[in-house]
Amino acid sequence: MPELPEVETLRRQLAPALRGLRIEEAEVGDPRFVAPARPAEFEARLAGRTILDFTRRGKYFLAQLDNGATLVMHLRMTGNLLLIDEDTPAPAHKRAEFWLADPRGRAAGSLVFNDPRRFGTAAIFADAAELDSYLDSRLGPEPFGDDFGARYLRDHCRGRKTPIKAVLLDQRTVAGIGNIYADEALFRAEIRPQRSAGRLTRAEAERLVEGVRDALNAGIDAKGATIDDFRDAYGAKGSFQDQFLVHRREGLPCPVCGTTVKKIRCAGRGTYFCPKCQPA
DNA sequence: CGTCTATCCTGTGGGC
DNA sequence: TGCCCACAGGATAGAC
Repeated sequence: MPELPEVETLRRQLAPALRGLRIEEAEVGDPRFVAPARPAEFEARLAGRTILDFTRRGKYFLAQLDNGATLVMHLRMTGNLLLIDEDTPAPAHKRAEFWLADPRGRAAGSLVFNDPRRFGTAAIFADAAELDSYLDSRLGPEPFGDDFGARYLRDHCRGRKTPIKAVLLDQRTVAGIGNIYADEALFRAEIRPQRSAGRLTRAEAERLVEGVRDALNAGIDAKGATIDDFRDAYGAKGSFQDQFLVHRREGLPCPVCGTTVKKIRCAGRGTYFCPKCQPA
């Protein structure tokens, strides 16, 4: 599932490739992709626009356009962004395609949004104020930013009985964590996923902030995790799935102590942990 | 407000 | 061998 490291892997490839290119034509094949906008209106707003920059906030991609508008895209479960050239056939589950041209007007391939399960979304925001109000109402701080730390996390969790894993999965706590990196971060922090968020000690909050950052950095270094769908912008798989410490490792030995990794259901998600390293 | 559940969607894999 | 059904989960709407 694409989480911050997978989105960041794509962003690092797409930003230099897309910067300065013009969207000659946008084609929305699946109306759900842009809902509630209408495909024709969406396409018209992008045609002829130049991409100034391609950035990320949480798991959202932000394509900044030359008229002050921003194209926002989210991969959700199985979405993917692929760069292809003119004679490469479009992938099987194409939802939208953006044909690109360089500043001299020469064709420069296309950017394809592929998404078997059709959960992925896109929207256009006319200006920075509109964009910021959308993102800020949904997302907490970036995990590598100064405003995410142990103090913030403890304040955020104070008085809450919800499992700490549910709090990590909530994008308003910290932006970009999903099911894989929540499990990996909690293991690194030696905290059981079901622990009541409000009962975290100061030391645990500090370990968790480090665990989140370490897990995300390891994922970025490995160019993301490919469990089934994720591919980078050129179709290559990530390798972080080969370094999972507990996630998807039910019945296998804990890499630290050898105890058998357990699987439970927590926050409505398949959850993996080491019963010994992550005490109740 | 906080918390939990259902919903969207389809490819995959386990069980019979 | 083939069929059916449960399962996977990011974000959000709605229930309580």
